[in-house]
Amino acid sequence: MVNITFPDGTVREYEKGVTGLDIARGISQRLAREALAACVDGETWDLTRPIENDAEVKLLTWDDEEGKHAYWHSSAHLMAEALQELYPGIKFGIGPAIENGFYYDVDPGEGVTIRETDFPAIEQKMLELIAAKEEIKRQNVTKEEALDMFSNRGEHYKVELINELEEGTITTYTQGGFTDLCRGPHLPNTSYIKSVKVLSAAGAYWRGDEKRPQLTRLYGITFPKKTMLDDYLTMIEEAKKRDHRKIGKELQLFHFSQTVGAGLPLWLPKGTQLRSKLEEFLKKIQLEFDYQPVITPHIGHKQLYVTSGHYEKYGKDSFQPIKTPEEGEEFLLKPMNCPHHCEIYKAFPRSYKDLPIRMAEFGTVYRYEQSGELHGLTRVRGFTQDDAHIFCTPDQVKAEFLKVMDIIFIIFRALEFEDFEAQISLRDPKDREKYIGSDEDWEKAERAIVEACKEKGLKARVELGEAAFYGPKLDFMVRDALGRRWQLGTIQVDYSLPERFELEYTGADNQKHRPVMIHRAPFGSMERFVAVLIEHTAGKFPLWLAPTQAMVIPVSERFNDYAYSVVNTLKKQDIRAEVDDRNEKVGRKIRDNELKRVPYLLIVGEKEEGDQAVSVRKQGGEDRGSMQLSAFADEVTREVTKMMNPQLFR
RNA sequence: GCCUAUGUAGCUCAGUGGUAGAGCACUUCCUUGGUAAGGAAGAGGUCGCGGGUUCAAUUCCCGCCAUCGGCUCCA
Repeated sequence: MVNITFPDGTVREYEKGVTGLDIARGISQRLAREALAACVDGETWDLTRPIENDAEVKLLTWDDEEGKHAYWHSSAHLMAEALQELYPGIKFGIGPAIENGFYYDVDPGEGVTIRETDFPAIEQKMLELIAAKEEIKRQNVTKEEALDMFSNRGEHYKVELINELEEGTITTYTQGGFTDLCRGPHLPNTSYIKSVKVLSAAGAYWRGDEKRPQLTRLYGITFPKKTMLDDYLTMIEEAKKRDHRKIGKELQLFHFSQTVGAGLPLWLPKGTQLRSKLEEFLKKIQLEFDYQPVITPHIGHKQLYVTSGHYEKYGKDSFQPIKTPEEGEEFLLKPMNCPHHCEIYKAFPRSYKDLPIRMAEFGTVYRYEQSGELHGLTRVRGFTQDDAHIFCTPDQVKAEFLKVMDIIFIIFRALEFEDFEAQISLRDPKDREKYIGSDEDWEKAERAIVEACKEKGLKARVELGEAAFYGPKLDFMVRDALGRRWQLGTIQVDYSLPERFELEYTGADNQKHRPVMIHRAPFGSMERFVAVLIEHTAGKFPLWLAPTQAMVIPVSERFNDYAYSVVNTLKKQDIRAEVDDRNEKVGRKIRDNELKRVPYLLIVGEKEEGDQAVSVRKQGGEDRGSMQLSAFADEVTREVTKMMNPQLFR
């Protein structure tokens, strides 16, 4: 007999060799139906794997990440089995579950391509295999057996994987005529899967290595209910409507021109309006936090980047140097602002009493991103960082870090970014060689970051080995409409540049010391930030940011002149208003549509014969009825001033 | 840079080996005091760019550019 402990603490006795499925059946029919996998002593197991010892068991369903994971992992196998039948001789790479669904990397063989038009056939085959209710069987194998099995089938990708595994840990899973090297866990049989969709095909390098062969990666998703698939597909469609590229075009915020060049955004008047408001907002906050604005040129002498080390590291893969006609000098478009700021630091002898020095610049930088990597405003070749560099003593790192976090939180709160993720990137403890700076300084900085996050109550994921070679960092990520994660704000500690530029300050001991540099950008870049902001708000910008704060609609042509005079009056009070003079063509519905993008609608008409009146509608559906223009202007001014006063966010 | 797909009017898209179409938007006029009104007329495109095949290419082939979805990358 074995004792099984459940999540609620109760313990029950079962026959030795009992399975998760048996346990579920003993509890309720519904659970037996919904259970997908079992968590046994913290490990996720197949529902059909016998439990031989006392254990803590939790049954996992669709609502558990691990349950869903097993479900999609089995779905990946199911797709592979279908592919094996449809494309004889196909070779398999890896096929994991991912956040939304799963993929399988396959090599269909020379000259064979799997295209989108082939998806229905694959889905059809998967459904057939589901109907066959194939049992999914786990088997322990020795390394030799595994190598034998897969090399006989010419599965050289799998053989490569097996060679890296340790003896005694190798398992395979078989369903129907398909056997895969796999750690599991899996569903008991294929009939658990109800609806399937092959989503997309893409090239993917074997093991993520550019130099290795490229496989075909097929993405798919499955659900236990047909309606869930429909909902998922609808959700994707809805998300596409929030795409910043679409809304940016509709609202005329920015534009890309083939002639100007890929990845080089042109900010249109309204987009500039929006971006300027954000910059203004941050500038005010930074003044509060004792930052000193500086301005530096867009190019720098090649030597500057040789000194900083960037030329050596990125010179070849970047925009090439600009040569002067006479002196044979070479200049580079600046890929970052730090070297320029280091030179400002070096312009004078610095004392410990001067530190910390906080230098801020909205600095436009240029980076030659690979053509395939460009993406709307989120990944471009010319962009403006809301950059600043803090030069401080090692002891000041933590305090400065906390202050930067304050700034980031003020911004995120002001814009209602609640679902951001934070990541602390530290050194790889096993490989200290590749990092520069003393152990002591690294430890101090890493500790400072971790403590700072703790003090602020920030739940940050810690990633070892993700630090830059020059220092640890804290990044903030926000997701776009389709759930793709983009890094926005960043705070990075840097030991390298002070070293390379030989930055110094005189300490209280009258000795020269090396300052620590903190790079930080709360927005990350104006381009990416605006992109994410658009997707978060679906183009419904808050009043203080909106490129058009009020839309003035005359109810009929007779009021057109009045409408324009209203706009002029508002302009004098710094309120951005526009007239939509489509008049009677404009019904209530179109007004509601306007309200999706403009915070206020002013409907201009008359209450009674000869009596002009403005009625105000606010985003969110609230109807203010008739309102004096001056009262409306006061309300807007009050709201905008409030948001532009960062002290309120302290 | 690599793999897949796409590029036709301002927008969304259809279509064809014989130099092009719809809806919305736009212009003018008529009807109509509104809940995305109807009618009439009109303007707008060397079908992404360059080459090739062909009597003839927007259509077929090749190259390039740009864009979508991924991979790699991301100072």
